[in-house]
Amino acid sequence: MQERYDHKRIEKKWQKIWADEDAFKTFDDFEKEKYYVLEMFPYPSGKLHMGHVRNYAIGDAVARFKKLSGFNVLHPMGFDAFGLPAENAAIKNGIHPAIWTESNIAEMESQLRDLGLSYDWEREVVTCREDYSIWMQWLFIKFFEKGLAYKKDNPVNWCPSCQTVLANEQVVDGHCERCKTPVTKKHLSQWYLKITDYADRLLDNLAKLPGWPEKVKLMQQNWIGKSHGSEVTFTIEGFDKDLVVYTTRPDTLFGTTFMVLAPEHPFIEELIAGTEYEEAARASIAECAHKSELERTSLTKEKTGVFIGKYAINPINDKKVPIFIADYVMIDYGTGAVMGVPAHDQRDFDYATKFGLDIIPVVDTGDPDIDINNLKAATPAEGIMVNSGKYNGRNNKDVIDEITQDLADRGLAKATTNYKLRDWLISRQRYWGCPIPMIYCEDCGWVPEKLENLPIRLPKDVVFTGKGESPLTTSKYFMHTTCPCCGKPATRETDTMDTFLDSSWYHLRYCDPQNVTAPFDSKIVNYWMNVDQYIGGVEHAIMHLMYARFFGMFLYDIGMVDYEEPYQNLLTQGMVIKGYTNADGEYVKAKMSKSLGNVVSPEEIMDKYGADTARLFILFAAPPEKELDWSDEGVEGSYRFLNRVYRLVSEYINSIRTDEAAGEVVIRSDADKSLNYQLNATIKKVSEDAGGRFSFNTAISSIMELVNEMYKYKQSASVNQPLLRDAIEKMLIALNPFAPHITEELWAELGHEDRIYQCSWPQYDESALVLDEVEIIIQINGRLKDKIVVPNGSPKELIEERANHSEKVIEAIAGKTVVKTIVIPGKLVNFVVK
RNA sequence: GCCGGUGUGGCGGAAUAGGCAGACGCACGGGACUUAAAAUCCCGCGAUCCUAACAGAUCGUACCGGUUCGACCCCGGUCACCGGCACCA
Repeated sequence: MQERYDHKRIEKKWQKIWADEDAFKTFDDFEKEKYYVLEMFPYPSGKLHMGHVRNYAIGDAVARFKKLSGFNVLHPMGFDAFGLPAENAAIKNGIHPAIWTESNIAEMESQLRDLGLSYDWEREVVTCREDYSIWMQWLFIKFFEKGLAYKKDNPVNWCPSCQTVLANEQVVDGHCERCKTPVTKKHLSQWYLKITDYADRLLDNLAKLPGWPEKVKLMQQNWIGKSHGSEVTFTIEGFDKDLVVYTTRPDTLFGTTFMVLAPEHPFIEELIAGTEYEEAARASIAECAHKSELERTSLTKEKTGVFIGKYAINPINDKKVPIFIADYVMIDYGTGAVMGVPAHDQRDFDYATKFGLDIIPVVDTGDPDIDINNLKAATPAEGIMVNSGKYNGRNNKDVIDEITQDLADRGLAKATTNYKLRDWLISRQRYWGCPIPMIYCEDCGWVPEKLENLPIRLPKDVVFTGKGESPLTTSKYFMHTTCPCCGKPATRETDTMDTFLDSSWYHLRYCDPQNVTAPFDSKIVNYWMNVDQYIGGVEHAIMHLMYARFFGMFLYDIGMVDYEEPYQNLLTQGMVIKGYTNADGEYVKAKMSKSLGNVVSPEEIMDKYGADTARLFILFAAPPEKELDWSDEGVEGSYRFLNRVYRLVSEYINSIRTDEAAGEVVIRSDADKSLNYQLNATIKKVSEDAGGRFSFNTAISSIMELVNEMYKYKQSASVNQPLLRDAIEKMLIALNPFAPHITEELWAELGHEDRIYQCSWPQYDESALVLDEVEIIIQINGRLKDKIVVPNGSPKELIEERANHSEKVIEAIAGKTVVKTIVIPGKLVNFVVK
């Protein structure tokens, strides 16, 4: 055995052995209990960063632990390989996106192998390859067939300088990500998926996900934004159509002093045509339309708008109120019209103040600091009704339903529900994405491509200018085709799909990755799904995790899978941060980023210390869901520990690699007993920490304690060889999920023919954890005063008796009265004295 | 503005069920080994006071208060920082 811990040699050696032995190949063994652990697959940007390493170190610890614990573990990896950076590289450097992407994938695969992660590489899924995109297109057609995919004209983000459409992700603080020009709106016809049909299920099912962080569930809940309210019908003086508003506060109807329409409201044209207000109104609407994204979302939120010369009649009291147009009202939420109640809504208050409109309080909060007849701001939610006719004097909460009902009886209101969630816009005017398999025919409209013609392939003869429409429009061959329905000449959709579609079902393809007749076989998927443990960054809390849930429900509805929720348990890992000195000379901590210069590359760490050290440090330094504060000294510490483990084995290799040492363990001395206790306590703790709450930091610290104990044990009079060997072996298995290479190496050095990955997780011996004597703490008034040792299982009376004899206790209670004595066997005695 | 989270030594963190606060690691200090250094091994390491020393005392988990024999943990309030959403009626 080499004396020095040579991480490079050992890690290379074992990575080769695992590959040669197909160590992590997974079989669809339906008889065995399965465990599916999944890490969010990466975008192939070029190289792994520490965030990736953390993600996969956590996932691999779980996978290896579950495999050792006897589960049939599915632990796959792949690449979310469509996306904008590849196309930008093409525009900038003239490299085809496919070539750029595949070369990045090759690089990252090699880095993943260097980390020694236990993936079944035969199940690799790469979303840009045809064997995946064919089924992506197939699934899109399913959505279309079920009426869940539709095309609609809608405003999109437009960069006037690049002359192109931008995805929301490409709009940074209202500016174009590339040229920094303020982004405006433009109308384009776009494909949508009807995720809003699933709003209630997406919301209600959150309750069925106890294994998800509360935080993520709340974020999704807020994003869906379900609210209960009423639609109330106002009439417009001298106009034959009714104006419907949505409100969550029908109790404030009597406080309505104006009405506001969104600039896009369909009534506006008729209301202003030919009036003296027409010109001003048109100017205001045009201004809104030309407002940049930046101005619209600006922090000042200065209210603008105009009076249009018309009045609405409030159905509750027949009062006439002026109608305005203002862009603080959104056309796509509620009805695009809002009743202005300045006394009880801050935005309405701001508007009324600016335009000199009446402010009528209708709910008196009873707060003596607020003069309701001279409000300085809108008042909060609860109080007694005033200025509200027959409802006066009652609590406002109690009249909400009644007012709606009273109006409903006259056909002027109805209770409704609204959502913030919008349908999912999936069209991207991009080349490097999955083609949308739809064809437009003058006669038949939008029809899906025939299944036998899938996949639609991305053409090679395209020009990447970064301008105008989708690059697919520049292909000579792509656009023109024939209608699958009637055979007439027709044109293909040239937009591609949002890459979030690809990542909404990849976990299913891993289950059956080589299927050539379907996206997956339901029987196989139903065995492996759902994902028992999903691990990734919290930045995907809303979009990816909501879209994947939506896909899950859709596939359930069309009978392809027998579950609704894809991810049973979710772990959102924290960021990797590192301290640096900022421009002001302060030492601060922030997420690793090139611009701050606080990046540590995984390659550099793996070269210097090896994958085992990198993984061990990452798992040890912080609990997985918290931020990880990178520390170069901390990495040294983890490396030192692995060296300590290596030396422990190498020092004893000759004495414990014998038949005698491999024999039965007999506990002889107190030192033996103590080591055996520590060993079993460690196994118990690691089993619970690694298996239950993923608290790898404490699991590793307990292994460190055990190793410290073994070093102390070496100094005891007579070393019990079988015991030491047993302890070393179990320690190696327990450490294996966190540092797989070194533990396999030492296992082999001990003379084993098998591998740790083939072993079973060690069981702990309860009887070894039962101590002969236990320490009891003695408190006076809850403060520690003394400790005594009593036989394990001593009754209360004996413990109290012994505690009474403690010299320190006698001294402390001298001259005082013991009012009460609390005895908790095995733990403590507390004397309450006065 | 709305919603959520966090606050423990010089640092990362531990205390899983209300019962010894600070496990484990880092940094630092001392010692052993060495011609020397590195590596390694051993010891110490919250603050203040006291003692020649051993020992001991008091305070201490952001701040103020409460419940309890006993609170980092539960309850009420305050402050700070971080994250998400945001003109959603």
